[in-house]
Amino acid sequence: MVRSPLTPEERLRGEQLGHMLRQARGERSIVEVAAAAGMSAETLRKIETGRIATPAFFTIASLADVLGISLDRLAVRTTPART
Amino acid sequence: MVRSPLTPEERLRGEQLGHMLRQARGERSIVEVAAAAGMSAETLRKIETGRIATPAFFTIASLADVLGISLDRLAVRTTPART
DNA sequence: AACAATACCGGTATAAGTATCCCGCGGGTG
DNA sequence: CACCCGCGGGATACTTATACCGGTATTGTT
Repeated sequence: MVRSPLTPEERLRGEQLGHMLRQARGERSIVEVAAAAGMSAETLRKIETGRIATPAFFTIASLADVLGISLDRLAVRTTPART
Repeated sequence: MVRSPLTPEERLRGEQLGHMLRQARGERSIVEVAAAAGMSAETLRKIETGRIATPAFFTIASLADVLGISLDRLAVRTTPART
């Protein structure tokens, strides 16, 4: 197997991440934030709704920067097993 | 075109990110760190050498956690334009 | 010296996934 | 009506993440 499909847990992590980003966006429109982060509104919406489960690091970094939130804060709640 | 190829700048960001991760790894072997982060050694090596320019957020988050470094610190130097 | 083990490197191949655009639907507002 | 926003699905080029291969260098053992 060259790449196993995303597990339901990973999908869930994506949803949680999206939810946090959506909260951080607050009142601002998707269009505005997406433009500020240098991405299309379509993509941002899909990330927020969790349909993109494992977005690229720089994509999230740019978003976090625009939204003024910490990447560490986003990651804390998304750390998977850590057994 | 539905998705433009990665620009040289983006490739460069990937290399810088990889370099920082490699420094953070220090003495530990790739195999050990990769296992701790829940990824294959092949992938970690490619990230460190910059051959994976835009790795997934959770991949980097897990790595940063294992290496004990801040995601924000990684992102600071990698924020692109911010015009 | 010869051999084995460990660690890193670079290329190739491949399934799964991202990031983008396009289209239509519904709701609110001037 | 026209316009803008958000939502969701489909299509698609480009990329990730993985495994396998051989090659190089170092270290330790017999």
